[in-house]
Amino acid sequence: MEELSFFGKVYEVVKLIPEGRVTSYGAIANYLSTKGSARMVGWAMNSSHHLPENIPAHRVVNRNGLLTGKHHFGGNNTMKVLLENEGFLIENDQIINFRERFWDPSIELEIE
DNA sequence: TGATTGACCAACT
DNA sequence: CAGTTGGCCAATC
Repeated sequence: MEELSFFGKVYEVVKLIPEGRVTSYGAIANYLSTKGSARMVGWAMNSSHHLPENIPAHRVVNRNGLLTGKHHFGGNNTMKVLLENEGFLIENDQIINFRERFWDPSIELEIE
């Protein structure tokens, strides 16, 4: 049960992202101690579309705070709208206050 | 079944 | 300073 695959872990972390916060693929991968698997996180998001669970993939962006996967959200600015609806400042498909809203699982979910 | 790609990131040349 | 490569796991061709 706890032997979740990489995707399973990614889903858990993404679902734990609080509202009004965003994280990056590398941050999640880093939290999973797999820095090189940042690409896999993106793949997990791609598979999350057919999942029965609601994965807030719109809260996951690249290291530059750029909405790299907005084309996978129905092909429209759905991702941008969702983020703006949570209080994000987005310009040119990039989160302006990304640094303020950045949510790092390895820090927020810091192990005591 | 083997090779390639894929919503990334960081280091090296 | 900018382009290329390496790395990782899983899914698709």
